[in-house]
Amino acid sequence: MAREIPTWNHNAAELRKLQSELAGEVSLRDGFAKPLRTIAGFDVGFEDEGATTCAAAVLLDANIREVLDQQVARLPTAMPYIPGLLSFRELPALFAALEMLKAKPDLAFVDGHGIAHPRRLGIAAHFGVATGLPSIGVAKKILIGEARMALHDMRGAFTPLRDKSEQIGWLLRSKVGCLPLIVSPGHKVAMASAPELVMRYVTTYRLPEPTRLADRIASRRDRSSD
DNA sequence: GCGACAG
DNA sequence: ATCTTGTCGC
Repeated sequence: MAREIPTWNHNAAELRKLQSELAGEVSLRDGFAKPLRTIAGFDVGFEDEGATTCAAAVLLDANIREVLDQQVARLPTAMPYIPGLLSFRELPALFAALEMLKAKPDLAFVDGHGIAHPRRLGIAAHFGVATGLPSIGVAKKILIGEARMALHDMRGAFTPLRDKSEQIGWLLRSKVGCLPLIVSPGHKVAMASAPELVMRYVTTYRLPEPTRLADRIASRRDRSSD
């Protein structure tokens, strides 16, 4: 299933080249079950001063948002964080968590960018191409690109994130008074579908439930209410 | 050359 | 990402 991820060989140039090749396999057309039955959120955290990579996967009923399963995978960290090469550092653990789930989701929300990336292959896009699963990137900060139009401070408002003249994602105001989320298609999801799909899972927090829950357990912040 | 830079 | 107290605003 999950295609092989190169190990850190200290050759960033090779990894960038691989990203460009894989970016050619990304589909920007909706290719998920409609209506959605299940959805899952993925995020990564670190322990032991960074020596251990902790990936969390939370599977939810796409309609009632009830948690159906949640898993955590811990692997020794094998690569440093390098802007633009995040997927090579976090994908191995994410794949392990995905395999642990009792069922594969119809759609995956991954913490990080989809195609809003220098070579159009952020971690969410890489995750989608490698697993074949439809995916969307939900990031908290811009890696590349800029918003040219103002974003209304209204829940659900969104405006294009562009690089040059190409649209690579959206700035989405998931919550009033909060910085916007950076949403971009990962794989098998159309640019125009991304904002609504993410808002469908936003409740009273800035992050949509799938990602918010995965973030909580991946970062050990689930002790108090779990 | 200089600044920017997901998590 | 992670380390952390107080503080601002609804």
